[in-house]
Amino acid sequence: MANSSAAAFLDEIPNKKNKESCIINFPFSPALPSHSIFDMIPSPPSQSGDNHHQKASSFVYMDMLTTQDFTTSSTLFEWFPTNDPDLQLPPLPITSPAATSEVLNNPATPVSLSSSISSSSHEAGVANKSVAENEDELGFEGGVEEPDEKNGDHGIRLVENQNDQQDQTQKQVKPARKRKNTKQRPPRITFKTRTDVDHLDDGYRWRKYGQKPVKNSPYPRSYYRCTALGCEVKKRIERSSTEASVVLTSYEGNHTHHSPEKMRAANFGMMHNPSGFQEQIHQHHNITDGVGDGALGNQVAMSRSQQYQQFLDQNQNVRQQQQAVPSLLDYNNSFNTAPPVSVVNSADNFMDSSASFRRLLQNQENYGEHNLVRNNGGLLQDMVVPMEMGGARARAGVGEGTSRT
DNA sequence: CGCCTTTGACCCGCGC
DNA sequence: GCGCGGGTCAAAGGCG
Ligand SMILES: [Zn+2]
Repeated sequence: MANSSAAAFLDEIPNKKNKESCIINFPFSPALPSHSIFDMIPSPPSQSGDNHHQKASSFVYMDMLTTQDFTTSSTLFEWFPTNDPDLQLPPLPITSPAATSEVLNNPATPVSLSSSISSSSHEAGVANKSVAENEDELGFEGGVEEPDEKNGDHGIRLVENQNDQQDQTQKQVKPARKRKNTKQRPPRITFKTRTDVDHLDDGYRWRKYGQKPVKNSPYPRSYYRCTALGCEVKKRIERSSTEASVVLTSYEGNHTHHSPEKMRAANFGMMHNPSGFQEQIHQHHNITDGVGDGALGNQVAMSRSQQYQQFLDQNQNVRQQQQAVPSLLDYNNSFNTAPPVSVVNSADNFMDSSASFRRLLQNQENYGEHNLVRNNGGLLQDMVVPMEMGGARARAGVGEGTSRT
């Protein structure tokens, strides 16, 4: 998967819409220097308005076309945020808004990532629209990407938005269907995936609870909720209207349990792993091998120890960094100062990055707003404005079907 | 039979 | 205050 690319977009919540967002592009291409996704993450905002706190979104873009197999069955999303007890940090309340950041804006961002980073937050408003138009589909949350780069297959983009559309408050089921108003919503992470498959397998089971038509798109947006008891993670899936091959998947919340796949992996013998790695490894495995649906099975089949080992080797850098960097914010900061080094060229690298990224997500989720929050400022590359997801009230009749991702 | 999708109605924030 | 639009609820039905 040399060519795979990914972009991440984070959303965070709340308050109002600030419409500021940032996108960073990372070239994932082989040619480019490799960095882990994590690495690529934009620097964090130093803070932005407290006022607004909130909503940042991340967008991850992956080009799966090249590796279709991978996509389909694989769980790409290992990236997902999970709160597994084992692996993760204790769930934090996501309320705090917090940190803001300017980082993105910083010109300084080192990044050799290179890619381009542009920013624009200020103008967001205006920009938004234009962007939005361009990217209808993205309406997701504003993440947008440029076609060109995307095409490039390699390139990762990471975007952070501050605003979000509305908040969704997670609805807590209340007697009268009321939603919580305040919008404390966990950060939302969006993945952009190039694939023919609508619903990528991320290792978790989901139940569809709604579908709405997307404004300028022939494709509807589907809403899913994790079926695990007590787990309120939600995800939205929508196909890009402009690029049929692109699927936008956004996750909200942290899983409070292990994914079925992970569990499986665990069974296989990963036990000796230090806590926390199990999952990653598993993921790693998926990615690398992962082609095909059989991925799980295959993965399992593979020797864990070997993988584990690889994992360790590959990810040393990342891990260290991770440790060092508890929060995204921190991470970013560190990033600014010293760019981490990871390689993304090879599949392995990719893995690496994914692991990193994943961690990032975890952190983000765990710490929520703190981490990502605000970035308004900066943008590195493209700005993404928060778009509105379009949706009309009517429902499209398109069914998607698959439920279990 | 349990799990899941479908889908119209409803909730709710926001802009006008 | 009204309508829009995103997001969610929940009854009904489908499927393995
Ligand atoms: Zn879950």
